[in-house]
Amino acid sequence: MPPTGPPADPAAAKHERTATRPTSKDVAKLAGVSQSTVSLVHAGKWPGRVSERTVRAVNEASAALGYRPNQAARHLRLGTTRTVLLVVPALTNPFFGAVHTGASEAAALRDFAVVVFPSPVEAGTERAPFASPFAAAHTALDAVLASSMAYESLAELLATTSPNPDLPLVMLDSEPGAGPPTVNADVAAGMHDLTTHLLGLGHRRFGRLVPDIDTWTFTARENAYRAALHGMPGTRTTTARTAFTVHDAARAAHALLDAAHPPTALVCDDDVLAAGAYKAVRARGLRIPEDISVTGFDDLLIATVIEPELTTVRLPAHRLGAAGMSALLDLLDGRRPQDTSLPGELVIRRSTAPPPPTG
Amino acid sequence: MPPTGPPADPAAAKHERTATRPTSKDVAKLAGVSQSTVSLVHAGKWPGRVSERTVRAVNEASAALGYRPNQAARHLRLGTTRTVLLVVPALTNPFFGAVHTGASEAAALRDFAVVVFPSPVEAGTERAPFASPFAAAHTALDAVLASSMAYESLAELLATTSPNPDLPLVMLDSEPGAGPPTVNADVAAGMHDLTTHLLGLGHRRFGRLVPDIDTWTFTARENAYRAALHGMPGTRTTTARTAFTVHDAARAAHALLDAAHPPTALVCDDDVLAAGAYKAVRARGLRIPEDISVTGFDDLLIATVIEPELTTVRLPAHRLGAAGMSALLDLLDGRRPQDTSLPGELVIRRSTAPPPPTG
DNA sequence: CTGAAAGCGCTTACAG
DNA sequence: CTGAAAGCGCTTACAG
Repeated sequence: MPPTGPPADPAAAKHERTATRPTSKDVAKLAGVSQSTVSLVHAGKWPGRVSERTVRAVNEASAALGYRPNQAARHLRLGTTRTVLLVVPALTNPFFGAVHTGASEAAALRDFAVVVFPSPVEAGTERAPFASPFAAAHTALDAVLASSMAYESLAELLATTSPNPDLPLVMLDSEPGAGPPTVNADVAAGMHDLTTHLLGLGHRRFGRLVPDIDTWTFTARENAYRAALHGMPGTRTTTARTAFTVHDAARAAHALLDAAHPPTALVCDDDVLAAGAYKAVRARGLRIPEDISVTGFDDLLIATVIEPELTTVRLPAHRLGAAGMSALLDLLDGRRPQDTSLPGELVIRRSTAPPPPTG
Repeated sequence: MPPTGPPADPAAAKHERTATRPTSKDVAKLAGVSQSTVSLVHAGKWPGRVSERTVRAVNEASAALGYRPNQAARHLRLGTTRTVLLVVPALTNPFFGAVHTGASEAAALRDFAVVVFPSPVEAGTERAPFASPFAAAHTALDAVLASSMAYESLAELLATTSPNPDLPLVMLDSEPGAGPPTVNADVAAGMHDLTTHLLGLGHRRFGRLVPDIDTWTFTARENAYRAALHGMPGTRTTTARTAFTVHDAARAAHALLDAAHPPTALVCDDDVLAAGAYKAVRARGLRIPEDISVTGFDDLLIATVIEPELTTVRLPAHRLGAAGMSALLDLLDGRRPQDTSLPGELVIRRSTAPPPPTG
C-alpha cells in the first residue's frame, strides 16, 4: 500500500512554529498593557494618548518577542490590502520590467505592494497562455494597473479573474477616453520628431515595419507617422506587418526591400523589429546608414547593442510605471486622476543619414 | 486658507461600494441556508455532507449576488496567504523576467500568487536602491524564493523586510549547501562544453570577460572554465573584470586586445558582456569569427540580435523559476526538496571558428 | 492616559 | 444533511 499523505512530522513542526508566532496580545501581556495600547503604539497614533513610558515598554516587548503584525488580520479589519495587481503582456520584455520597477517603487513610497501577472493576451511569446486567473484568485487586491492592452480584453480578464471585477483601475499605454484614466507615453510626439528627422535628412521613400498587434500604442504610432508625412508631398510608404520577433521582422524587411524602388528609410515601430531590419539589410550587402536608414522605437538595451547604434524614440517606461501607480493610488484616495501623457525623446544615433545620392 | 484634505465625496462613495460587497452571510440568507453550508459548497467539501439541491441553491445565490470570498478573511482564518515573495536582482533583465514567469506559472498551478520585488543588491542599474522593505512589509507572505544572490545578503534583507524573517526559503542560481535548498542551472557543465568547443577549434590563448559581481553563478562559471583548461597544457588566459554594461565590457575587451599576444578567443560570462566585446573587436577592424572568436552565456534575446549570432550557453531561466517554485511549495507542504541542477545547453552559432592561421 | 469589547468575513470542529 | 458558535489577530470607537 503506497503512502497516501505527505509525511506528517515536518508539516506538524511547521504549523507549530507558525502558531507560535507572537501576536499583539503577547506583546501586551509582556508589556503589562492592553492590546489597544500596543496597536496604538505600532500605528504611531499614540502621541497625546499614551505616555512615553508606556510606549517604551511596548516597543521593548515587541522587540523582545520579535513581534510582526499579522497582515491578514490587518487587511480584514481595515478592509484594504494595500496590494495592487499589475497586468502586463510579458515580463520577459524589458520594457515591462521597467514599468514594473517604476510601479513598485511608487507603490512602496505609499506602502503598497505589487503583484504582477502576465496577461494571456500577450504577443510574441512561445508559450500558451497559462492559467493566469489563479495567480490573482487567491490574492486580496485593492486595485489594478494594466499596461498595453485593449480595455475590453482587460475587462474580460478581470471578470474571470479578480475577486472584484470593478476594482479601481488605471491603464498604461492605452487608449485615453475609453473608460479608465490612462497614463501614456507621448508616442505621437516621438513619432512626429522621428519622421521629421528623416524628412529633414531628405528621405521620401519609406518602408514601415509594424507589428501585428492591435493595441493603442501601435495605432498611435501609425497615425502620428501618417500625420507627419501628410504635409510633405512626394513621399511614398509601403508597409509590412510582422510578428513581433527579430526573424519575422527580417523576413518582412526583405519583402519591403524587394520592391522595384525600395525605400531609403525603414521606420520600425519597435527596436526589436529594427534589429530584424538590420539583419535583412546586411544580408543584402547594404550598409546602414549609407545605403539605407533604419529607425526603431522604445530605446531598449538592444538599440545600443546592434551596430550602428540605433536612432530611436526613448519611452519613459520606468516613469510610466511610477506615474501610473501614483495615479492609481490617487484614485484609491478618492481623487480622480487626469489622463496623463509623458514625453518621449528622439535619440539620434548612427543608423540614420541622408539617402544615397540617387535612387 | 488652502484645502487640507482630499475631497470627501468620492472617497465616501467608494467606501460605501466596498462595504456593500456581498459576504457569505448574504449568500446564506438568499439561499436560505447557514453560512457554514455556503462555505462548504464553495470549498468543494460538500459531497456527502450537503444535498445537491442545497448546493444548487447556494451556487445560484452566489452567482446572483456576484459573491467573491474575502481573501483577507480566509487568510486570517487559515493562517496562510498562498503568496510567495520572489526576490530578484532586477526585473529589467529579461533573464529574471523569464524566471518570474516560470515561477508564477508553477505557483498558479498550486493556487499561489507571487509578489516580486527587485533586491537592492542589484548590479547594473542606474537607480539607487529603493525602499524595497516597504514592498513586502504590508504583504502577508508564506514563503520566499530568491534568485542569484548570496545567502547572507538575502538573510539581512529579510530580517529588515519580512513580517517573518524565518519564512520557508528556496534559492535559485545560488550556492548549494549554504543553507536553504537550491535550484540551479548547471552552469559548470555548460561552461565545460563551451570551453571544450573552443579548445577543439584550436584556441589556446583566451581572454576572459567577467562581471564584477560576486555571486555563485559567476564563481561557478570561472571555476568550470579553469577546470576545463586544466587538462590542456599550453593554454593561457588573461582576465578582465568589468561592470555589467555593454560599454564597460567593450572597454575591458579593449584592454585584453591591447596585449602583445592578444587572445584568439574571448570567453564572456554573459551575453551582455559579449555584446560589449563585439563592439571592441569591431572598433579595431577585426572580424568575428575569422580573426577572433567570442562566446557569451545565458542565451538572451541579444545573442541572436548581434551579428554574427553568438555562440553561448542557454540557461533554462523559465524552468529554473518553475522548478524553484515547485521546490518551495513542496517545502511548504513539509517535504524537504533536494538541491537540483537543471541542464544548460551549448548553442553553437557563428561567433566561433578556428583561430587565424598564425598568431 | 488606558482598557474592555465589538467586529472585519471567513472555516471548522461540534452538536444535532 | 444542516446550523450555531468559536476564533483567527487585528483596529477602533467607546467608556472610564
